[in-house]
Amino acid sequence: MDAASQASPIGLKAIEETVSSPSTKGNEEVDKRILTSKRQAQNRSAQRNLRQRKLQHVRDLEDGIELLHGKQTLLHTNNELLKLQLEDLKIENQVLRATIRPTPMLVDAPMPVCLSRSSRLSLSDRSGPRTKGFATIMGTNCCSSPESDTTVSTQEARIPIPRRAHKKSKTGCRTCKQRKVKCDERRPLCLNCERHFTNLETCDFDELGHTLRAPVAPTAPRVSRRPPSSRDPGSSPRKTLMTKKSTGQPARATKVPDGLTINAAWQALQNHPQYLLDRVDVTRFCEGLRRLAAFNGTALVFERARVLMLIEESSQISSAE
DNA sequence: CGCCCGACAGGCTTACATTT
DNA sequence: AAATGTAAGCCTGTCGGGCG
Repeated sequence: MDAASQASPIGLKAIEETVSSPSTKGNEEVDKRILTSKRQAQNRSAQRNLRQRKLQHVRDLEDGIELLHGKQTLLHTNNELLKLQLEDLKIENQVLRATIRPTPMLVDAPMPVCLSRSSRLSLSDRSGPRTKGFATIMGTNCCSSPESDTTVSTQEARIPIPRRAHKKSKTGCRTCKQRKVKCDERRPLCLNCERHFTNLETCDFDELGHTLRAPVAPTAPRVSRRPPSSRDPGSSPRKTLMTKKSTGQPARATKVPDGLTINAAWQALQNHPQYLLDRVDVTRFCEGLRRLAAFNGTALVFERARVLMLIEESSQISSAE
């Protein structure tokens, strides 16, 4: 077919030259052939384009799905972070309530649930920078660049898609077999026949099954000894690609050895000797902590060793400055 | 006239049963 | 397990017809 289409331009040229001579019966035929050939070429390219567009459309939709998956994951993670931040603020609030020195003005007055930053700073001279720094750990900064995180590798080079793997039907109707189209085996009327023959009520199913070969001695049903090969549907390149794309797992769980929760990490900081000597730059620590954060599927976790190392680093930088 | 679409035919690949 | 045979059905060019 390709050969024909490739050869057609040359053929056309030759034909056009002959057409310029006085019209005869033969020339009419040539004329007709030219039209047919042009029509064929037109149709061929139109159909090719159409199918290409169709394919592209499907790919675009698939890419869209993938992108949405990514965004969903990000939103989920952000939500978890906000929950943790809320928890942290609750704890902090409790700590402040517990440690606040009762003043005549506040003894009976109920503590507001949310203290403003300035009021909190005024409550405790130590909690100032620490509170501020910690509060920004899970602040909006950590989620500020969703695009960079969700960028899906849509720019991957498009490789030619191999022929789609398929499961063979065993009892398809005769019409489908004849038309060489996939039969959905629906009874009494398959989908293809329903579409094509509006007044048909039942398909012609071959009850003998798909094989016309002489049956072997009736024994127990054969179990295929064929091992799963690379040609099996489940392992076809396209299928693999699809399953890879749509794992359905919204957030990738990260395994963190000896993982600390956010509260534990905070505790670790508070118990650290450097911190007790007030040598830790809490803001730097918080920024570092953000980078260490890993999502284990349910909550954020931080590797203990790294957290400790981070405290050391933060204190070194702090003391150096 | 060009484009699009559905249907079709037939080549070709693949899945699967059977044999060696 | 490998080789072989065969049915299923994917893929693509072609055709007829509708539409702007």
